[in-house]
Amino acid sequence: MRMTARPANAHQARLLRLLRDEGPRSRAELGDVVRLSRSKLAQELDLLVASGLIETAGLAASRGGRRSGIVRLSPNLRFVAFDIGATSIDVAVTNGELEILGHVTEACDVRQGATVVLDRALDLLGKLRDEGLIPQVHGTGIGVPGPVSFRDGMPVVPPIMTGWDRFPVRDAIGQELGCPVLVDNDVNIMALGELHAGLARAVDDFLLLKIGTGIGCGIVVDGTIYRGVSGSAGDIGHIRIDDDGPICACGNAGCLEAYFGGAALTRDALAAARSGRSPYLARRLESGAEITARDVAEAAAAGDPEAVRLVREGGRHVGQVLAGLVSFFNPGLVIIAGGVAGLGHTLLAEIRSVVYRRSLPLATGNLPIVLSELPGTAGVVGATRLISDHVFSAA
Amino acid sequence: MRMTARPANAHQARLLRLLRDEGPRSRAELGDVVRLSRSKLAQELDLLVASGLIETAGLAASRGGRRSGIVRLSPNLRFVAFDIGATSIDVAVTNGELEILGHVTEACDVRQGATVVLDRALDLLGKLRDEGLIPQVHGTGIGVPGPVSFRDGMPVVPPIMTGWDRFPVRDAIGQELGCPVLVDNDVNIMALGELHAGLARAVDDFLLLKIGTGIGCGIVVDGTIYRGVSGSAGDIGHIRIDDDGPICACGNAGCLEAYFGGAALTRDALAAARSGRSPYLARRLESGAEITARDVAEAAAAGDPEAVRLVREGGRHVGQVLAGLVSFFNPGLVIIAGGVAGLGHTLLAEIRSVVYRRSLPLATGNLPIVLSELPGTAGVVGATRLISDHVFSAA
DNA sequence: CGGCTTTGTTCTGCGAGTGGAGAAAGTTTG
DNA sequence: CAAACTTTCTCCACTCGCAGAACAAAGCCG
Repeated sequence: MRMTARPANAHQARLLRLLRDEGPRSRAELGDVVRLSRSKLAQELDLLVASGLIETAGLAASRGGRRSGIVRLSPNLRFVAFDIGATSIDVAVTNGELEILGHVTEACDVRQGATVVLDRALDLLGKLRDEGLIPQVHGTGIGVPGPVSFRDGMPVVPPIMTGWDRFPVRDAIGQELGCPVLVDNDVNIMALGELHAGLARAVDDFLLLKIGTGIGCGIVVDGTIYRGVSGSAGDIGHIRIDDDGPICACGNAGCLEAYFGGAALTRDALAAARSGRSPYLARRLESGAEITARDVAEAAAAGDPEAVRLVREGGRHVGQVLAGLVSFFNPGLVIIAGGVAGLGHTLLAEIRSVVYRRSLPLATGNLPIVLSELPGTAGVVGATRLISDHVFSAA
Repeated sequence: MRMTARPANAHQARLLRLLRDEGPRSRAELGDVVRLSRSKLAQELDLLVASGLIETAGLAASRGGRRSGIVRLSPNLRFVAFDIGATSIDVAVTNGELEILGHVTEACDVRQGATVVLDRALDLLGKLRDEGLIPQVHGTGIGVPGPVSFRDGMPVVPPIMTGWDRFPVRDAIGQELGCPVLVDNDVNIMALGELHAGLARAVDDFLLLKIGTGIGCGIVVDGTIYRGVSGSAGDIGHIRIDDDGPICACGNAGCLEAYFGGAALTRDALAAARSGRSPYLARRLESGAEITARDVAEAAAAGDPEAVRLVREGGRHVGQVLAGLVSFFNPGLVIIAGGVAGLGHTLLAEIRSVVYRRSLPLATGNLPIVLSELPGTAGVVGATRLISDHVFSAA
C-alpha cells in the first residue's frame, strides 16, 4: 500500500477528478454520474481504496432504501503551489480537493535569480511543513512570470526573470521534493484557478486578463490552457496601440505596457504628483512615500480627479487591445485580474465600454466581462489544479 | 450492400481517413501504421470492402516475401463543395481522396439572398452531374462569407449576406441532395484546405489570413478549427488600428477594413486615378474601365509608384493587426490568402517586416509567414475535407 | 412485522482484440 | 530447378474488460 500511487486507468482518474471537484460522494451518486456498471464501479473504487488514494467515510442518507457508502479523497493528500510573481512569492498547501490549508506570501524580487528565489520558496514551504500541515507532498505546481517551455518545465528567454533562462525548475524542485512537478506561466495558472474555483467553472473558452507589473492573458480553449507553439501565447503586453505613443522597454513605441501596467502607471502617477495636477498624490509625495499603483487606486477611490483620469485612460487602452482579442477569439467570458484589479470598477467600466463599442456585436452579445472573485488565490489554486490534473490522470 | 454506408467504428474511420490522406496502401503498410493486430486489421478491412467504401486494387510490390494486397477508397465516392464568396460561387466535385474532378466558378452577388444563390449553386452542380462525374454524392461541404452557427448549420446575423440570416442552409441542401452536409465560414474552410493540401499539413496551430472583399482569419488549434462560442472567432476586419482613421461601414473609425480590403483599396485606387497620382490607374480610368483591386495589383506589378505605395500601406496595416494576433496566439505558421493575395510579394514583404519587428521574438523566432500555394482551390478542398472528416468518423 | 426500494456483491456471458500456428505466395541461394 | 527463407494472409484459441442478471444485505413505510 504505497501512498504515492497513481490511478491505474482512465476510470480511476475520472473518479479522482470527480471527487476533487465535487467533494465526497456516495458510491451510488458516483454511479449516477459515470457511465459504468455497478460491478465495474465498485471494483475500481475498491482498487482506489486499496491504493490509499481514497477512503470510505461512513454512510450517506438513505434515498429510500439501503444507505450507500461515502467515499472521499484521502485527507492525507497534499498539493503544493509556488506562485512566483515579479515582486512576490506565494506558497500554499492544499488537500486533495484543492482547499487551501496554509498560505504564505513574501515580497521577493524575481531578478535575484532562480536558485535564490526557489530556495526562498522552499524555506516558506518548510514553515508550513513545521506547522504539521504536510504529511507528504503528492505534487507541486509552479507559476513563473514569463514564458515557459511547458514540455521542458523551464523558463525560456524570459524578459524580466534575469538568471532564470532555461533553468530546469521542474527537475530541480522535483528532485528536492520527490514528487511530480509542473511549471507554467503565472497567468496560465491564474486562468486554471478561475477555471477550477472561479467564475469560469461553466465556461469552456475564456480569457483571463492579468494587469499587474506586466500585462498578460491566459487563454483557455475547450477547458484547457492554450500555450501556443513556443509557450508564449497570451503575451499581449507589447501589442501596438499607437505608432506615436510612449517608448516601451521593448524598443518599440506605443505598446500596451508603455501606456498602462505597473511601470507606466507609476511613471504617470509620479508626474501627476510632481506637477501638482493630483493634490492627493502630491501630498503623498511630500510625505516622503514612494508612489505606486496602489496609491493611484486609493487616490481614485478618494475621488482625486487626476487619478481617476489615469485609471480611465488605462482602462481605455486595455479595452482597445481587449476589443481586438474578443473579435479574434470570441470567448464566452473575460476575467480581469491582477494587482491593478484593485482599481476595480472604474477600470472595469472603462474596459467594458470600449469593448462593447468596438467589438463585433455577435462576439459581445453574450459576453460577460468581470473582475476576478479570487483575489490573491487564483494563482496558487491554479497551480495545484495543474499538478492535480496531472497526478489524477492515467499513468 | 449500401453505398451510403458509414464506418462502423473508430478503427474503420481511422483507416478511411488514412486512405483519404495518403492514397492507396497495401494491407501490410496499413498494418505498420495503425496499432492493430493483423487479424483485427484484416477483419475491419473486409468489413469496409463489404460496405463498398473501399475496394481491392491488385497487389503491391513484394517486400521480400508474399505480395500484399492493395486497398483504396472506392472510386465511386464523391464529395461536393460549395464555396460561396461575397461575389462568386465555386462548385467542385472530388473523389474520396479529395482530388478535384470538376470545378466551376461563376460571378454571383451573395446579397441576392439564400434561395437565389443556393439554386444557382445547385444549377452549377447539375452541370457537373451532366458530365457524368457524379454517380452519387456522399457528402457536401459549404462555405459562406459570414459567421455561421456550426451546430445549427446556418448563418447568424451575417453583415454582408442580406437575406441569409438563420436560413437553414445545411438542412435545405441536405434535403435537396440527400447526403450529409456541413456549413462553415468561408475562411474556416480555406484554413481546412491548407491543413489538408497546403503548407499547413505538418502544423498543429496556425492562422490563415484571408484578404479579399473582407478580411478574416481562420484559426486552427491542435489540428481543428476553432470557432469561438458564437462562431464568430477570426472576424478581425474591424479590429482598431487608429482612433482617427477612415470611418468604417461598421460605424467605428480606423478599422482594418476601413484601411484595407476590397472596398477600401478600390476607394483609394479610384482616388489615385482621379488625382493623377497614379498614371497607370488614370489611363485605366480614362479607358472607361472600372477600377478594382486587380488593377492595383497590375499597376504595382508594372511599377506604378502610387500603386506600390497603396499595397505597402495596406500591408503595413495588416501587419500591425497580425503582429498583435501573433503575440497573442503564438502560431506555428501564418498563411496569407484571398483575392488580394495576388498582390503577392510586395504585400507579403511589408507584412513580414511589420510582424517581425513588432511581435515578440519568442513568437516570431520560428514563424514562417507565407503566401497560400492553393490559389482558388483552398476553399473547395477545405469544404470537402470538412464533410469527409464527418463522413469518415464513427457513426 | 412484511412488502417494497435501494445498494452492494458475485457470477456468467459477450464482444473486442491479441497472438500463435499454419497455409499461401515470393524471393534468394545452391 | 529445388530447397530454404521471408513476408503475408487466414483461422482459431485465449485473454481481458465490462455489462447485466441474480442474489444478498440494508433501510423505508404502513
